[in-house]
Amino acid sequence: MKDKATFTIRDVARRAGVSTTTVSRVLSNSGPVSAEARRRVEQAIQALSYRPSRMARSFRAQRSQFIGLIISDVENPFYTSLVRAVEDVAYAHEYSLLLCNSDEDLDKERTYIQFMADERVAGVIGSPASEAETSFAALFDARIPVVSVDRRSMRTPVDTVLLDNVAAAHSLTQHIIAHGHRRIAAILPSSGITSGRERLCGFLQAMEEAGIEPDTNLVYEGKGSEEFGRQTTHMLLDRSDRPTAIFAGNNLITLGVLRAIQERRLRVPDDLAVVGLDEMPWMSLLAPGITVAAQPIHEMGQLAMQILLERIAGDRRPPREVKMAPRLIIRSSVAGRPLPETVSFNGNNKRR
Amino acid sequence: MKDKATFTIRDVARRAGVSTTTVSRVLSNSGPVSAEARRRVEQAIQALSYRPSRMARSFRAQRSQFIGLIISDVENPFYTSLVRAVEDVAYAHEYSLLLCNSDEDLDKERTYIQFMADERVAGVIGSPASEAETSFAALFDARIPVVSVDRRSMRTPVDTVLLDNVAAAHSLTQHIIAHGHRRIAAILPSSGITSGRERLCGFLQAMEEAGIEPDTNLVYEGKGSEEFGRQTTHMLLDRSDRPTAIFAGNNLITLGVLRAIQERRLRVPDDLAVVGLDEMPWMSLLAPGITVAAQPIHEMGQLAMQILLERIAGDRRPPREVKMAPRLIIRSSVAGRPLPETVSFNGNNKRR
DNA sequence: GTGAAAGCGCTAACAG
DNA sequence: CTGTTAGCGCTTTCAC
Repeated sequence: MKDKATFTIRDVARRAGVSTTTVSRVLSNSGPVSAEARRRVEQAIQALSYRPSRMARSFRAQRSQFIGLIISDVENPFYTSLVRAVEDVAYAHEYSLLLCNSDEDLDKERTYIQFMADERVAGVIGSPASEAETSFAALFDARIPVVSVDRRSMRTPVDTVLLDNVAAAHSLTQHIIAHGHRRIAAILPSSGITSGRERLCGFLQAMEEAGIEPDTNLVYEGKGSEEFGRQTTHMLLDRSDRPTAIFAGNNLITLGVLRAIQERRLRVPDDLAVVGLDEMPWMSLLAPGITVAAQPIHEMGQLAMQILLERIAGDRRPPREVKMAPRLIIRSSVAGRPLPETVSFNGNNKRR
Repeated sequence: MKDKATFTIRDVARRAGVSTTTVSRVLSNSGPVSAEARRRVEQAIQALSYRPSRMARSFRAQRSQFIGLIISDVENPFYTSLVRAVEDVAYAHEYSLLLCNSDEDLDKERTYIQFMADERVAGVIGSPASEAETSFAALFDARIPVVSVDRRSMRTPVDTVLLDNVAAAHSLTQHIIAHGHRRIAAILPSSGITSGRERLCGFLQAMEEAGIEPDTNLVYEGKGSEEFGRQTTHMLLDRSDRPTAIFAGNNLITLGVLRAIQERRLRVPDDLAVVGLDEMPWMSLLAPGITVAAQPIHEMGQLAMQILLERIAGDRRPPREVKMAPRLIIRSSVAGRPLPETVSFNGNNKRR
């Protein structure tokens, strides 16, 4: 039993004195095999510690057992959790994960999408870098099912799992307004992606409902990175008419906002109120705690993977979209301002 | 140009009026091809938007273009960063990443190792769940190179990239001692893994150098999880002779320690000094800041992947081990203690 | 400079 | 119940 690098199904067949067909049958437990033959095959497998080549199997089946996961960055805790959730479901169904970071770069993303097609993966879960420009056509052509998470893809209709962004932004904004703030800034991810666009929408909607004319100088859209959040906050705080509250439109932006506040030695909520969209695991350690809308990330990842599994299994129904409800976690980053009921002069109106 | 699902090399050959051999030659840019033939092949490729099947290629080569990454959990920020670093280097060299979470479970880990072998991946980067028990033999037999990161694997000698754990724990402990603490607790990952064992060693060494007899009731080893850190801290703080300082042996444990401290409304460093091994991206936001020893995670991941690439390229030198230097980040979680030289009457003893 | 043919390891008709 | 055979898409001798 020297260690010949690897044994093949033929080695097993030879040793068991049967054909490869028979071996294949016992391996996949399909087709008829006599007890005797099975025994001998199993024994041969044992003896050689034979393991079928997954590569050959995939090749033969013209479909691999991989799920492609294309996200912007694993280091973003949101995606980290998403990856984990997807992975758990995937491995439970004998699929493994091919991980790609697009870094929000359309070229990179295109490359990876093409790569998944070239690889004939079983399915792809992706978070499109752009609502309008990302195209899953290459996968579509190769009949590889796709599920979009966190963001929509307009060019190719696919199953989509995302947060109810409007509701999340809306309730967060309402929360700020309820504490008497009127000069409220919003720092948001680009509206080229679903989350950015919808969160802006929810923000604006809440402002309007409260009869507050949003100051366009207080609304910023950008890369959705920590650095963007940080710089924008600094810019905002440099103004003579600074906002009294900031709505941070995603987890990284929130991080940047907090960083800037720290750099300026400002206190939350006394000097500035802050709310963020998306919770991060360590946030409860912060003092004061930051009020956020949390996303059910694990559920989203699991669901996305389950839908993908159904598609792989042949589900042909039209694509559906699932919107998950956010969960508001109220902490003390806005409480500072005492009054629920403020009088407001100037033409318009009461807070809600 | 209807969308036949996928074209093969034969379709291209037929359309270009050449043999598959020629097509293959222009694809891989090997062997002699006349300018004319090349032109026609390229044109056919274009026309059909043909893309070679990576599956077939891998199968033919009997080696895939995948790098297996077996870590305990992507959601642990340390591994998240490691994944990212490995991925960047991998993709730059046309490899993609197969991600597996072992959850520190030996069975799961064994399964994944076998899986990587079955998949004939090009190489594996892993962080062994156990120094003594994890075996890469299956990969060894399949001649698949392995690089171990963060932890050693004793059963199979492989290239290893890890932190100088002893130095890190030692300097952290020294830092605490320098501030006058003598009742110092250590909460560490299991000594079944390299990091746990070596960090304990560094801790003990520093204590000994300072002439402090470590109280064995203050040294705990366990799962290395946040929950372990949290519960152990509570237990420690329940004692009548509580420690005045805690050394948290990894990032999750640090998180747990801080959580427990928060739950008890204790103040750092006044009520308790804390140091942690391993930095996390958000730690600088904490007030007070926690003094930690940071690991050069990205460098570790990149290096591991580079070493792996050399092995894949055929490097046959004996396995080497690279130990990376930690970087001490001194913040204010220990500073509270004013004096390097405290008097201690031992019958009882004042708190800090 | 070019192509025919064999074969990577496996599975699935199909025939016995 | 079992084996023979063909072939998945690609690369690579080896002739020409």
